[in-house]
Amino acid sequence: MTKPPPPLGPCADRDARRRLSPRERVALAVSICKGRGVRMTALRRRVLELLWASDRPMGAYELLRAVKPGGSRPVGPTTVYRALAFLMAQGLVSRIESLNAYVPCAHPERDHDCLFFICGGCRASVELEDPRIGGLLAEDAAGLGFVATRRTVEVQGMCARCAEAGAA
Amino acid sequence: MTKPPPPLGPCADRDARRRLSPRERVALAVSICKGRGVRMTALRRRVLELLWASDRPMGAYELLRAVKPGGSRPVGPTTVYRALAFLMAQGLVSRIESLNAYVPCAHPERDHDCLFFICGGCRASVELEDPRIGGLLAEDAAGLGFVATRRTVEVQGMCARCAEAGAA
DNA sequence: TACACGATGTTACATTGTTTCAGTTCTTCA
DNA sequence: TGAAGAACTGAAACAATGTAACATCGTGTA
Repeated sequence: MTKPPPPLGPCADRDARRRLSPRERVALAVSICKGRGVRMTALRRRVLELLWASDRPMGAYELLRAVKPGGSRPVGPTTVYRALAFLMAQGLVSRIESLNAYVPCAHPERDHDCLFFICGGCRASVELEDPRIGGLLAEDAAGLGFVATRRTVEVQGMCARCAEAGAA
Repeated sequence: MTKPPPPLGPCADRDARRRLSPRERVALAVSICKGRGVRMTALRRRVLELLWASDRPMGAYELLRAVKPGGSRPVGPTTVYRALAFLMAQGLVSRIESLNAYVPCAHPERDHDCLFFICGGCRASVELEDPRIGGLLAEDAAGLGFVATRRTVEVQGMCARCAEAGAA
């Protein structure tokens, strides 16, 4: 109950972010795109880099502000939304609906079934895979004759670290 | 596969909306509030009535436009958002994050664990209870040391009726 | 090179949600 | 009953998020 969480920023994804560096993540994404014959352009890559560099979900306008400096001309919202749409279509980024924000996906190579635990304290989110939940949802959908295309599973609350800090 | 769905507007909640009329739903909500010692004011009641009268989730600004005619003075966004916040706190209304919209809750008397199936065709949503999913999420949360306060489970796709119409 | 197509830039706008402060109504309790 | 205090509502300005429409650029291919 009181074991200290790992030293990687609050609520960091223990599975994913530990094993590969952000740089490696992006490189993996690039090769995935190459393999699929789709274009990982500079802008799209920049957005993905920013997301991997962040320790929490980022809003589209936050990305907007972050994209331009360093680089170049001003960038409009449309541009960022288009990049995000591409990255989401490739499974490289997920949208967190309850935050209107975006996170890089830890396992873009698999067709994913992600759920997110979102900490109201530090604003970070943890991505998890639990195929059992997808199974139950598929079962419920079948019972309704519903044809599912996308799932949104988000749990709001407090991560271990923040809960502990709050209790102290 | 070709059995005609019930005549209550597309994707209507077969469980809930069938058994009680919107009027009865609101009456139930009123009595619940009375029992809890909280105030179901005219405005809050009006918002809830509008939600029950609709066959699909309604946005806050849609409610805003719908609230005033018939009645009285113009109403600002804050007013509607406050009413929605109250109704959500009482479990009488749920927010659908992926639509930025609101639906009346079919079983406000129980502490609920709802999931929503949202049809991209007719824009309706079906509410379902599946305690198994809450159980799995609780299990996953415990594994992370995460203290959950709220869950968002939404499945996007097509309802039986729309899928059939699309296939035809 | 020239064409086609996908990606980006630009502007304007639409939708959704919040902050702040003032005014009103309702409840409670002396 | 009537005043104090709490809860609720009104109003205006603003902030954040998302889209539409159209022009331009750039890359790959015939």
